[in-house]
Amino acid sequence: MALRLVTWNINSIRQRLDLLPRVIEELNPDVLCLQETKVTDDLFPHEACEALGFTHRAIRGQKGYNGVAILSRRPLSDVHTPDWCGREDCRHLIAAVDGIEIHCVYIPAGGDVPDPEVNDKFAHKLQFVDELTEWYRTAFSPDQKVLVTGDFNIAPLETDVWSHKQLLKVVSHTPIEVEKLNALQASLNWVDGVRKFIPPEEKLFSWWSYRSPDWKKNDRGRRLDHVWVTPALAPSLTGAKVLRDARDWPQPSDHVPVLVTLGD
DNA sequence: ATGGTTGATGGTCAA
Repeated sequence: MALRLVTWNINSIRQRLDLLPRVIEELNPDVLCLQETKVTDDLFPHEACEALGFTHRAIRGQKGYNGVAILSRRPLSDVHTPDWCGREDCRHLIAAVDGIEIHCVYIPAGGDVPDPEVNDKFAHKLQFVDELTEWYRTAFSPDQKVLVTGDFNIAPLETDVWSHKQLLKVVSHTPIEVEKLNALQASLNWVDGVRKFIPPEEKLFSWWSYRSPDWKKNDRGRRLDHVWVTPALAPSLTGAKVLRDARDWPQPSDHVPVLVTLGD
């Protein structure tokens, strides 16, 4: 049975509840992985999600910042929540669906200054990716059916940003971040489920800053949201779509939903 | 070199 999986940095689930039905109408996900839910577990809008058909939910939130959730039409099992960098900051949530282990991850944004010596947030980001890399390398095998998705806050390809040259010193596209993301991808030979269908030569973005008065005018976006699968799952990938239109919806998130389909 | 916007917060901060 086919699986439709969507990842979306929702930037506050409570501010975005009215947009959830539109995502569902456009993409019809069986599994919805959310980042930046920005809500504690006791305040999570379970009823609204239930009413939309997501009867199975794994959540992990905190006050004010971060927070991840996996909403599903099919049963979830083996829910767990790894921590990285010695923090419990609600950035990683795992649940299994249809024999696939799904990892919903929110990698730290990293602040403004791309120097770990002077910017603790950038140091945290790099360490987070390093720890994740080592964990995947040692605790998993490419033979396992695993999918990792979320807001990675790194745009690895030149075509994943509006200007490669102008973003080389901008956090999200610096060489050290791209190098570390590539190492993470190599940890299990992860296959980029989106670039399998939308060629790497083609510019593709999933985020546009709120700070631009008109996001479409210059189209200064970045592809920060990703869906990767292990080689064991790669043959079952059947399609991908970035819902660019969602950036134009009323009171949008700065990220748009990204869909990957598996199976027929 | 700086500002621009949004969300949660509530003596701002993260993105």
